[in-house]
Amino acid sequence: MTSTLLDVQLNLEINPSSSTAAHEKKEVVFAEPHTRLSASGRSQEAQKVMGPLSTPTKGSSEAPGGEPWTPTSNLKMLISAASPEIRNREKEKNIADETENSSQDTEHGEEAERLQLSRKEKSLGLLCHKFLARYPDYPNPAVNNDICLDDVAVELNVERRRIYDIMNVLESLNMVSRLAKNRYTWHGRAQLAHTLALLQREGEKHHYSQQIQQIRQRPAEDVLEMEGEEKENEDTDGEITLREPGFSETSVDAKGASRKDKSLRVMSQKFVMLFLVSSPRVVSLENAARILIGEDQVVDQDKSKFKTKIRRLYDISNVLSSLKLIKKVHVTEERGRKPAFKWTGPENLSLQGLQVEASSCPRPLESRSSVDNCAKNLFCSPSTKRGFTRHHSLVKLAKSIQDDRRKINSAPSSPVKIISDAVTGSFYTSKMDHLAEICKMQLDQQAVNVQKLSDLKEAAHLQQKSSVSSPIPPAMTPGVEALCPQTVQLSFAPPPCCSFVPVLVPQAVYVSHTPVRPRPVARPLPSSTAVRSMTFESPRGANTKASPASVTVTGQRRRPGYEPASPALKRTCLEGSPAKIKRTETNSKSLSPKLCEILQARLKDRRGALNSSRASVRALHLEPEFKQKNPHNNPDTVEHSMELQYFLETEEREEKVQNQTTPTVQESTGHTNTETLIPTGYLIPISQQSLLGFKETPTSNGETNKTPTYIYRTPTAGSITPSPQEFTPSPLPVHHSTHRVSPNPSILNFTLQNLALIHNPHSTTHTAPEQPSPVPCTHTHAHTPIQTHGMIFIKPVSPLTLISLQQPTLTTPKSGSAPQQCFFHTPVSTMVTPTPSKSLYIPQRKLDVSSEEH
DNA sequence: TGATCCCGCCAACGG
DNA sequence: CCGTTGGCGGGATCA
Repeated sequence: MTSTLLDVQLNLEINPSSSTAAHEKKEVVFAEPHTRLSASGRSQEAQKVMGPLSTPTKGSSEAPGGEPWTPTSNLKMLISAASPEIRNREKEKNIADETENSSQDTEHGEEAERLQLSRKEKSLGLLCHKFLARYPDYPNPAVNNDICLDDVAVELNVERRRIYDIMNVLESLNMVSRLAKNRYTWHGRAQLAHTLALLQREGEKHHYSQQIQQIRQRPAEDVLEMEGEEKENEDTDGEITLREPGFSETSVDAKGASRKDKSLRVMSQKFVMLFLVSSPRVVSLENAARILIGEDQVVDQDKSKFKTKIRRLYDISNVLSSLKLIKKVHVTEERGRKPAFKWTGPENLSLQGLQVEASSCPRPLESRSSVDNCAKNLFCSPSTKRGFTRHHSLVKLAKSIQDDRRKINSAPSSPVKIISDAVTGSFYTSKMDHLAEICKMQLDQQAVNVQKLSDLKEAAHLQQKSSVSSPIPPAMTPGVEALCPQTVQLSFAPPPCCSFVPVLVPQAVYVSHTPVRPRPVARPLPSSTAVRSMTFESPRGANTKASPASVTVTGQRRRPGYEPASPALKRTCLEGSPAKIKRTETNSKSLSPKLCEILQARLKDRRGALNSSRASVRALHLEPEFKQKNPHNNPDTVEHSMELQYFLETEEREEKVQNQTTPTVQESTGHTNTETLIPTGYLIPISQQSLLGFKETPTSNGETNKTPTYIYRTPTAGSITPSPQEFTPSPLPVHHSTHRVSPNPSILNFTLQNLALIHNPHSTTHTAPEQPSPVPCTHTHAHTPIQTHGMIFIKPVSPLTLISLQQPTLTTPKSGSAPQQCFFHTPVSTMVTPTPSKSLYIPQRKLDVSSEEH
C-alpha cells in the first residue's frame, strides 16, 4: 500500500508541479503513438496556435485532450468525475480558457488557419484515423479498454457528434461496444473477422447480392423501384427483420420507430454486407444507397432521401476506409463513372470459426449491447414482424434488459455510482444477492464461453491476442510469442466475437509504466492512410499522398501497434486521459472465506433455482450480451433467445459442477483492507481491460492467492465505467479455493470500492514484471487457463497510481465460482457487481447511488 | 459542376 | 428539465 500511496502522491505532486512537467510526463508516460497522433492532429491546430505544446498554457488548452496535471486539474478531475454536469462545466470552462489562451497566445490567424484546415483536416476519415490510432487493433483484454467519449472528443478536439458517428460505425462492426452512457469499450479487430463473417451471412440471407446484381443491371430508377419491391418482399419474409436485431428498419420506420432504426449502425452493417456478398466486392454508393433505402422504406424514396442516404454512406465509408476495410474507387457503369468503394478487408470470412463461435458470439448487428438490440427487437417487434416478440418470457426479458440498459445508460456514466451503491448496499441485501447471482452466472457463462471460444479459436486468436504473458508490458504480442503457458493463451484467446476477453494471464501484467496497450506488433499494420487520400489509392500503401492530411495520417499510421511502447501509452492516455487519470488501484482481493462460502452457497442455491427456472431475467439479458452471439443474427427470435438460455443454463450447470467440486475457499490472503487510499476521490477500477492478468501470488497461505489485482483508474471525467467485457474470466473453472474470481469489471469495481484496499505487493507494477512468470498459471485451475489466481489490473494511465486492494472478502457474488468474464458489458453487468461492501468507503462521487439497483 | 461531407440544429430518449 | 445520442440536410469545400 504504502508504495501505492506514495505513487499516488507522487503522481499528484508531479502533476501539479507544472503543467509543463505534466505535459511532458504525459507524453513520456503515455508515449502513445496515438497520443502523438492525436497530439499532432489536434495539436496541430493547437500547436499552430499555441506554438509548442510544451507551453503550459497550451497544454491546458490542448488539454481538452489532456489536461495538464495540476492540482487544480486533479480537483477538476475529481469533480468532473463526480458528475457529468460538473464535467461538462469544466469542459466548457476549459474550452473557454483554452480559447482564450490560445487566442491570446496565438494569433487568430492561426486559428483561422486551423479552421481552414478544415474540410480535409476535419474529415471524418481523418478523425477516425486519429481515433483508431489511439487504440491497438488487438487490445489486450487485460487492459482497460474503456473509451470515454468526452475524453476522446476533447483529445481529438472534435465535437462529440463526430465521435458518435465513428463509434456507431465501429460499434456496428463490434469493434467497440457501448458500456454506458458516454462509455465504450474498445475491442479492436479482435472480433472483426467474426463480425464480418456474420455480416456476410446476413447479407446472404438478405439476398443482397441478388439485389446488387439487379441494380447494377438496371437503370437507376428502375432499380429503385425494383429494389423497393424486393425489399418489401424481403421484409415480408421476415428475414430482414430478424436480421437486424437491433433494428429493423422497415418495421420500425413504418411505425416511426425511433431513429435508431435508421441508425448509422444499421446502415453501416448493411453497407458492409453489400461488400461481403457482392462478387466484385465493389459497391457504388448509389447502388448501396438504393438498396439500403429500399430496405428501409419502400416508400418515399425520393431524392432527398437518396441524397441523405448518400451522405450517410459517405460518413460510413470514411470510417470504413480508415479501417482499411474499403477504399474508394470509381466504377463506370452505364450511367458513367460513379463513386464506389472496393472492399479491401479480409476476404475469406467464411464463418470459419464462426460456426462454432457463433453460438457464443455476438451477432454482428447488434453492435450495441446485445441487450439493447434484444430489447429493441423484442419490444419493437410486436408490431414488427419479429416473432420473438410474442413470447412473454422474451418480452419480459427484453424489458428487463431494457431497463437494465436504461439504467446503465442513463446512469451517470460513471461506474462509480454503481460502486457507491454497492458500497452502500448491504451485501446481503437481496439485491446484492441478485447481483451475486447474476455475476456468478455471468462469470460462469463467460468462463464457459471462453473455454469454448478459446478452444475453437484459440489458434487464431492466440496469435492475435497478445499474450498477456509477455512480460513486456507493451504489448501483447500477438499471442504466439508470448505464449508462455498455454493457459495464458487461452485466456487471451478471446472469443472472437465476444468483446471480452478472458484474459487473465498471470503474467501479463503490464507494468504500470507501460501504458499498457500491448500491441501486437506483429499484427498487420493497418497503417492508415489518410482517409481522403486513401480513397483513390490503395489502402495500404502508400497512400500518403501528400496532402497534409495524409501526413497526419502517416504519423498516425504508425500507430500504436507499430510502436511498441507507444501504443500502450496512448491507450493509457486515452483511458485515463491524462487529465483524467487519476489513480489506479490494485487490489488483490481475497475473499474472506466465510463470505465466500456464504456467497457461494447462495449462489448455488440460486443457481439451482435459476437453472430450474431458468436464468433470471437478468441473466438472460446478460446472456445475450455475453454471447452476443447469435451468429445467426437473427436475433430473431425466440429461438435465439432460447438458445441462449440453453447455453446459459448449460454453462451454469457446468460451472456449478465445477464449483461444487471446488470448495469455496478462499483464503483470504489476509490482506487487510485498507480503506485507504483513495485519496483521490475516487477510484475507479479499471475494468476488465485493466486487468492484465491474474497473477498469483503465492500467498503466505500457501495457496496461491490469487488475488487479483485490480487497477482502478480514476475516471476521467466521470467516465469510469468499468468495462466488464473484456475482462475475462480468468479462471473459468476455478476450482479451489480462491475464487478470486475474476470478476467482471463491474464486480471488480464494486469490490474495489467496497473492499478495503489492500496493498498488494505485487501490485501492478510489480506484478507486471513478475507475471511473466508462469507461476500464475499454477495450479489452481487447471482449466482455467488463466488462472485466476490473481487478477492484475493495470492502471491505464501510467501516472495513475495503483492501489492494490485486497478484498478481504470478496464478495463477489459468485465468488466461488468461476471467474467470469463478463461479456456483458452492459451496464447490467455493472449493476451486478456486487461488492461486499463493507469497508469501503470510497467516496466516489456522490452520484447517485441509487440508480443502480433498482 | 458534381462529388464530398462538415456542421450543427434539433428531436428522440432516458433519467 | 436536462444531458446524451444521433438523424438529418443545408450548404461549404473539393476536385
